[in-house]
Amino acid sequence: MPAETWTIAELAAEYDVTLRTIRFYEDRGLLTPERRGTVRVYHPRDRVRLGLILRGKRLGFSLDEIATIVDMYDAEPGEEGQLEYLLAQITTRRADLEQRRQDLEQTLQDLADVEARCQADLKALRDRA
Amino acid sequence: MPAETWTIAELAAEYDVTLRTIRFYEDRGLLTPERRGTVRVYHPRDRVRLGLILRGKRLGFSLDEIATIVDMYDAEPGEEGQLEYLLAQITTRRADLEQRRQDLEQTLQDLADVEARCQADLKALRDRA
DNA sequence: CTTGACGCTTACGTAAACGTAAAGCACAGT
DNA sequence: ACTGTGCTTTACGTTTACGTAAGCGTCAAG
Repeated sequence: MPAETWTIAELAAEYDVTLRTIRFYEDRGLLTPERRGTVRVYHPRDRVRLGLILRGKRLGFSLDEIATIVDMYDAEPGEEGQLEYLLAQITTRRADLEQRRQDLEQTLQDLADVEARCQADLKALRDRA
Repeated sequence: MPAETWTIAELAAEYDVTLRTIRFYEDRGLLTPERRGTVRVYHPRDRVRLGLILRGKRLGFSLDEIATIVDMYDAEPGEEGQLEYLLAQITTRRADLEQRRQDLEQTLQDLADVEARCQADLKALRDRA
């Protein structure tokens, strides 16, 4: 099995980001594509990581935060201390995400309220006509 | 009834932001406190808005996006076109938030997976000892 | 009366996350 | 041999969201 690879332009097109962005992520240590000569070659691992990075962005995390998150995903088993550190990180991240979920649901609720008020105003306006 | 008010320092302390931040939000049109002479006086409305702004920030929205969101909350009833515009805005916002929720839940799931793997590795390490 | 404490404006500085040339190599087609 | 297409690096520019003085007004306490 050949194990598919991608060029930087392919990944950029697939995820709808610029080449500059992908290179920037590499600069920040978020991606580490293979080099064939000077050219970047992206493996499935890199592709997955890019997806995770962009998801993190959509959630409003900074690249630094995203770095620690993404690195958790493909951390080697390692020693006991390392594993416990990772578990602690996970707990922190989860707390963060739970907070965001709270905010998110509250906002959705508020939006529903505004919408209801809007509908009511609209109905009142039309009934009067 | 006196209708409570706050100073900029009080709000800053309550929400744990700097005075600079609050003034900056005013500069961007997100807050419009009363002025007594040169001094800013914040009313309940301003306080609520600040809360909404910060919640928006926690969700990763830009201040521009937050502005449109927050302004929806205390929009006047207005005319029909205005109301329909607002409803359209709400639909857009909701789609955005739903996307975020997807991302969020997927991330929480991934985190749970990593945690399980971690726990397993840890157990294997200890059983071997 | 002067010294804080608190507030104000003006304005330059900064970090993050890219955008945008500029200049060059490498290979493919005509 | 030339042109184009795609990739590369280097480096300065830009926007957002503030930080950080600098310098001034004001009111209450010592």
